[in-house]
Amino acid sequence: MREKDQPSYLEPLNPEQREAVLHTGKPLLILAGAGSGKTRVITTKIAWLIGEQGMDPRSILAVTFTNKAAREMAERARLIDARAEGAMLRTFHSFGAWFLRRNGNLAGLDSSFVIYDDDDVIALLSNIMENSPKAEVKQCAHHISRAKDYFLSPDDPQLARIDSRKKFREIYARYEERMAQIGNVDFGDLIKKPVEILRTQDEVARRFRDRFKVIMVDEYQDANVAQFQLLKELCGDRTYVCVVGDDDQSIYRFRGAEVKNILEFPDKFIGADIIRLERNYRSTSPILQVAASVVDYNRGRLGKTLRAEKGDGPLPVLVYLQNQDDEANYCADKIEKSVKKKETKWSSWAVLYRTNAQSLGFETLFLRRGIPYRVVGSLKFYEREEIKDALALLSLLVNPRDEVAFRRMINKPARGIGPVTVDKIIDAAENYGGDLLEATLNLELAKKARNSVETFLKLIKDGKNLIDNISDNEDKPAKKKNKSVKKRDGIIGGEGLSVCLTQLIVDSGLADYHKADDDVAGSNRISNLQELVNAASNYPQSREGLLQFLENIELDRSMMDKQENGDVQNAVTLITFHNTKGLEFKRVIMTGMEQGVFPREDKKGDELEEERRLFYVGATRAMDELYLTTCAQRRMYGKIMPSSPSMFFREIDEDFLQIDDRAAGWSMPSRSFAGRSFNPYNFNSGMSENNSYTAYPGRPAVKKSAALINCEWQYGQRVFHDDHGYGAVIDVKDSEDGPVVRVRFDSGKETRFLSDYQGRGFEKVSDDW
DNA sequence: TAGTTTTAAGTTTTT
DNA sequence: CTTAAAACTA
Repeated sequence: MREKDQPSYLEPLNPEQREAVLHTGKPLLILAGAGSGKTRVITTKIAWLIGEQGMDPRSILAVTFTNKAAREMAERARLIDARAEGAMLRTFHSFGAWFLRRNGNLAGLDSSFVIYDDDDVIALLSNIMENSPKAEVKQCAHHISRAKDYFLSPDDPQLARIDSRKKFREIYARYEERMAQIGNVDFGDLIKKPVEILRTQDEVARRFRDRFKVIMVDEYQDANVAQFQLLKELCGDRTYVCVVGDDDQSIYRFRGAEVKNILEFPDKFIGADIIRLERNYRSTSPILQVAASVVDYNRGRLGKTLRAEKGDGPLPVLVYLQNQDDEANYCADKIEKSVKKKETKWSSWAVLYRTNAQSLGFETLFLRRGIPYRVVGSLKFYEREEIKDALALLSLLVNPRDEVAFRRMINKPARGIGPVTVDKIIDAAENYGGDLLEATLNLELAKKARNSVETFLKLIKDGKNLIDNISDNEDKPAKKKNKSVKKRDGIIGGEGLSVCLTQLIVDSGLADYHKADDDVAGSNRISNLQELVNAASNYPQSREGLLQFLENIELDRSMMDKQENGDVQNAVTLITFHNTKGLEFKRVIMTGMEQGVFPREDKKGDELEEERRLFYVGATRAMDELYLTTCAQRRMYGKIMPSSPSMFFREIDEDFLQIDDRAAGWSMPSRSFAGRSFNPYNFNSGMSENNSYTAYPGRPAVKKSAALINCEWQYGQRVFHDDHGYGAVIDVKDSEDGPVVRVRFDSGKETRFLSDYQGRGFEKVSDDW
């Protein structure tokens, strides 16, 4: 079958990969296991379509979920064929933003909209829901965002699936109304609005279907319903669709990802072919074995077997430790030793954790011990007060209707403008097309308030003039004085947009305001602002530059990632499990492998399955060595709590792991272990009774029978019994009569049932959705 | 009103 | 332990 005139870049591909690259004509689903070379397939396919099929690069659209993935894809495709530069490689959201900047006017959206992040949404909602506690506001925000993930509008009957209160429907409707008045969008709108436009504007739909002849989607398992709709709308009869995904790596259910999308792809795209990539080139076989053991416990999966092309290697190591300080020290020791011995470099290592909060301990210790590291994707920078302040000022330059930004900055630093005045302005804005600045300008105010307000208006006007390149006192455009790098109040302005930003920060008084905090609290607010200014200098000082800057900040939170200690190129990676998707490291340490932390204690049913997939994702990042650490106690809210090893260890055959017991500083008086002192399957007997996952003292891992795996009763399933009330399945075991289900009821009582007992006063209760 | 002190509450995961 | 909300004082 091999033809002589095939391009050389096809040669390194295995038969399945090659088949996927050369496939044409019908929709294609590529089921690509971890490390099976899917990025290579996509990038090669792009090059092949351009080079061999004569496809115009501009007619190719490839969508990913993260900017990192999009960038990597673009880079690798370009390496194969430089013409790939012209293809559109974007995240779903950045594609949506691009679409809306051009076509949003058809949905009443001005092209200079700003994207609201979750905090902005909450701020807006708390104005709508005036007297509600913050927690309720947050929940509504969450539900609204979820609704948009599922493409549900306020009037959709299906909305009840998310939040059945009529109150929610009203709030959602009012939120949409306010958002339309303001003229901004939230994350969900970036997907939902384009679909609405494509559905109602035939001419636009035709244009897009005509332009994109090939559409590829990476990480398809993480697409939500709205994103699926978008894909559908973009596809015409002749569009070639190719999606790549792995149901075992679906880890974004909580934000609306539908594994169903991948399971049902062949139904939704009729005649689709499926190609499986099951050869793993990344990890050694013991690593894959451990990863697969856990995810095998899931029921709702297509099922696949990864083969390790790399072959054998050292067993993953399970490390039992005393507490999180020991954990950090263990990591530091392990990493440092390997680098000192010249086995590897810092950058071969990654430390994984479940929650961002866990990074702190590693950061402080690594800093002290001089281990270079970088933290990936912690959002903290943008959550900082001073950063949000500066960004709010910038937003107002572009959109004078931005209520959230206006409320935030009109009286900051304090200018004597209270909530009463602010509300008055906002009410009055209705008469000025929502323009808050115009309203402020024209509204009658007390003398004191008027003075304060004028300073603010002047500030914004000066900023706008810089952006629009208008000189204040002359009629001709101001000439650029880019080289003037002057320092004002500790902020050094540079080129481009940073000139404007510096002026805003200084003239608004923000610089002084935050400087004061630095002085008393020893914070780094000025230097954070400086960093923002530095980032801004890469953008032109124009409306477009400013919009681009704001958009990138909202959509690409990794933009401001900085190395915390040492050199970026060669540093240990500190990262959440979620953020590791698509990455690989020679050596990986999965930390905090404790019940309640990972999996989180409230996980059950489908959500527990998602935790297993997250475990799978984390473990399959490792190429050569994998370590898993678990602590006997962990500090939470400043209190020391006992903890027990993750239930995942019970799902792994004992022989698949090597136990490292040297690291534990064994001086814990209150604990005693039966048998081997470091048996990982010995669970902390001191666990509190209120944790329903913990009643497994000393039970070894057992291989599950087929009957058990297929049993409709699974760990964590909520049940109801006529006599005993509500409860949860806490164990399923084999017996001669079939699987036996053990249930612990909320009353504390435990009972066992044969699994076919259902229908006799014993029934499943669905998880609240 | 602004700025302080006291008290309560809370930690997923992300575009 | 850290942060946000509530309560309090000048």
